[in-house]
Amino acid sequence: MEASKVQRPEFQRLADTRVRSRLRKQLLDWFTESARDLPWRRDPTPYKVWVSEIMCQQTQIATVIPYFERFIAKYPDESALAQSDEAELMRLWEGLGYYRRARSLRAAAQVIVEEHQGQFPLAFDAVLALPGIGRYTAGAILSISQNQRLPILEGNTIRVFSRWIGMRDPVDEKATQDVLWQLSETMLPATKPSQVSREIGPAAFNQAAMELGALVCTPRQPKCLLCPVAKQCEAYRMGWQEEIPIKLGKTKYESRTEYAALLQDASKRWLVRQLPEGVRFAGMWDFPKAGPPQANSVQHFERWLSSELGGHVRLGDVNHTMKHAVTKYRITLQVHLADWKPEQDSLPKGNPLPTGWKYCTAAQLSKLPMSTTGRRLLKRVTARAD
DNA sequence: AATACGGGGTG
DNA sequence: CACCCAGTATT
Repeated sequence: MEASKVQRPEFQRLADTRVRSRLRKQLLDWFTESARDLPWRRDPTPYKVWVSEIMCQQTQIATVIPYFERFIAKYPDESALAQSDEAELMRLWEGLGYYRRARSLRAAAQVIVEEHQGQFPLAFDAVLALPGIGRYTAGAILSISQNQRLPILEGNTIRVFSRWIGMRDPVDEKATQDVLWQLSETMLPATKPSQVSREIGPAAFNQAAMELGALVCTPRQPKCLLCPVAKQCEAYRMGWQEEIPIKLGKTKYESRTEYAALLQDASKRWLVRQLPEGVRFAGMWDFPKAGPPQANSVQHFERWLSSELGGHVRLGDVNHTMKHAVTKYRITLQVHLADWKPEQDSLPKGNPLPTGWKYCTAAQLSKLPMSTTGRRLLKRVTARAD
């Protein structure tokens, strides 16, 4: 029997081709009934699937939907994206987080225009070579848009697949990931494009597996009684569904205090700068801000800002305190009103600011990308001014 | 292998 | 508050 040629014992009963086949059918029947109506599912071109996949990375679907609609309206194809103004693109992306995604997207569009004649490449290696696209995203784009038989593995499917086979090894280890990638591929329906439609091929299977993870096979309190494939699920059989996937690395959160200064010129414009490459929020605009190791205290911050600008900056008392989180950091931002007395010598005439710094009105800032916290701060201070 | 990268949703 | 989310790139 074909099933005796087991790929991997870790697959448990899914090593049997008939069991896999039954699971696939039940999953796909469920998906036909239960699939959400997501905007990128209506016309799954490589471009739209690509944009949706990048936006969805580490981001909940509900958050993405309005961003996706605005994005496609403004940048309908690779060429439009390649020619986009970076600040406008970042402004559109504002609030989604992981801003490098937006910059990589634009860079990749330029590669597509220059090296692929403006047509999204359909070869796995070419897709993988694009900036911002890793193994998951390359497989997702080509399986979903082209029905290519390519496996995927991300947050949902790590959980779904590891439960299916009752995986007790920590899923953050490479060996475990390898098993799950292999399972992901083994589970895919056969690829005979002439016979297999997008409805029951790899396109549907990959989306169905993720959809199951999002709607049924959830991180906590999975809805096993509603699960179309519970009968094939080892975790459910053993009662392990709450503990799988097992993770070793626990996030260590770190509290951190950062400082910001509100500094206006005679025309009440705000002192801001565009963050340089290589730092957090690169390319976005922000008020003067620093934290450890630049500024371990408000006195350090005052000194740091003085040396940045030249002359002497004097900070007032804390004017706002804002809490926000950036990855593992839990940041308390202390905002101070500030005065700046430039060195006389540094101002030959007019008021040339040091490189990188600029005064902007609130209206100008409304067109520039800022971090969510920066935008919230601006809203607060302008609301007060009214 | 470990870390950086955002911000919001959820129990 | 801790964990999670259609991950990737860098160290």
